Amino acid sequence: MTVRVRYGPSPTGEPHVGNIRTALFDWLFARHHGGQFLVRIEDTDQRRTVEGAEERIFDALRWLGIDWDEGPDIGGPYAPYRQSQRLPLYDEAVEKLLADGAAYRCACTPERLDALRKVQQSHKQPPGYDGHCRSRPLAEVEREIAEHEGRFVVRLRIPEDGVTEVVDALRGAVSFDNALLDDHVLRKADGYPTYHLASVVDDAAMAITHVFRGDEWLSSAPRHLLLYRALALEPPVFVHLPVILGPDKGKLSKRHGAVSVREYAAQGFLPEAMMNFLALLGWAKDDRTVQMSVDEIIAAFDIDGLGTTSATFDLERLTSMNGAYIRDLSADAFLARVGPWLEERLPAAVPRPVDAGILRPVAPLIQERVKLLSEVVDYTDFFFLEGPLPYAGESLLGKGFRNDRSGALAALTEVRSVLAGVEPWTAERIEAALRGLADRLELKPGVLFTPVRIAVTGRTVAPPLFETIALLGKERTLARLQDAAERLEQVAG
RNA sequence: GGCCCCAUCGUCUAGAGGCCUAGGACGCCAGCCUUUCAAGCUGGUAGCACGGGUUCGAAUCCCGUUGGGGCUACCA
Repeated sequence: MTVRVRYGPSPTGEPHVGNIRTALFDWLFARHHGGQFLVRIEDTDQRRTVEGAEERIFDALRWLGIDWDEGPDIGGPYAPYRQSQRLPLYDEAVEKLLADGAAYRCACTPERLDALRKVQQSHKQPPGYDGHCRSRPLAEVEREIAEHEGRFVVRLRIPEDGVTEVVDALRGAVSFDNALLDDHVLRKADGYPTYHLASVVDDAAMAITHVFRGDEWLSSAPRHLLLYRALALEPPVFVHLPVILGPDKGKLSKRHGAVSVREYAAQGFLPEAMMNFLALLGWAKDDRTVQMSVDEIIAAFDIDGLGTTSATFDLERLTSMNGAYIRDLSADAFLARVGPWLEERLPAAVPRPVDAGILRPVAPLIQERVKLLSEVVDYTDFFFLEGPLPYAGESLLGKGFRNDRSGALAALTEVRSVLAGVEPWTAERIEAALRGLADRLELKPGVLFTPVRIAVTGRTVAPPLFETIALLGKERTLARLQDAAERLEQVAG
């Protein structure tokens, strides 16, 4: 039997990392088993459906490198792949259930239900539908439905006693007492199915073999199982995944930083790093493997590697992995990835299009320093800028020259004249010249190099100095040293 | 409140009765390297929630306690 797995997002907003992680597991499982992975849009709540959310879900999947074999955008043998377009199928199931007496129409109004809930709460009774319409005479229910302009819901008739046993692939058999389950709604008054009905009908219709979903569904799994039975359908294998928690052990939310995949992309995370990180949130290949290519993950991924405990989203670990992925990029790939960031974030004064290629000589030096692609801009903007750099003159008086303006000025002037004589203009020659100068001035190299770095890059943190100066060229370097000296003159000494 | 799930270093995890004086990774600390920042290398810190059983032997099995999470909607 071919493995068929589905990802069923609700188009209600920006795709959440927890949600996308489920999609990733779906996809990895399907790919590992050579099966099919499909996307099915679960838009059964008209009020919550958000315009454009569907496309954002696709974007998030594509960004991560997840592809699908069937879906609303590409069709497939089980089309349509949007639940709002499959209403007749749910109606058909409802008619069958009604005819069999496995379900019943309910005329109770939301107001009555609210009141019921309040009473139950005040009496410390377990909340839930009281079965008001379950046993009333049909004629009476129908008359009431007519009074409500034909509005009614359909509820599943849950057995009054007995136990329903759900088998979860991760936890084994879990038993639920039927008496504690209420007759939940299958079809709402607006004619749309609830998740319970739609997912059961569609998973069966689409020949889904394995259902991966969040832990929060485990409690309703017995309802689904009962529905499968009532419909005489074969249930899939259920895999309830532990949720992803925020750093405070609560639900992952905006308070903890980014929760949508798009935001991570916008911060300079690499999709392959994100995928690796997400895969490791609740799954492990063995006791030591951390960094894996997509193919390696697919080859190793299976249910037996999944855990049962909820994992905390650790941004530091993600960031560290991202740095490792960036360092592993080839020089060309790094340059190609960095291009768009320079284009977008470099000051407007830099002419476009930006040529990331001019970074080529120093790219490896930068590559091993950044953990996010976005950081590249801070490490390289001075290569692209012409004219005075944006920094404060006071910063030239670092720890070495604190309260010693004339010392710093003298040093910079010396540096300038020494560098003026360097020929050829190579990192090696520049280094020799500057080290020789530090010696002559009886300054520790770090003391001399710090103001030079700021003068030349405008920053206290920068790529290695000599290579930087070499790439900058003699003319620009000398001009910047000159500019730094002038700024020092103006600093109150 | 009721029902259900979960419980190994701060974090992600390995561990399916003896291989565990519990392994790896991130983080953190120290050292080396060093022009800043990284990277790299070396070493270190830190954990089986608690209490009972079962067993010759338990992180691993059972029960309880505690803690965390979920569900309890005409949302998914």
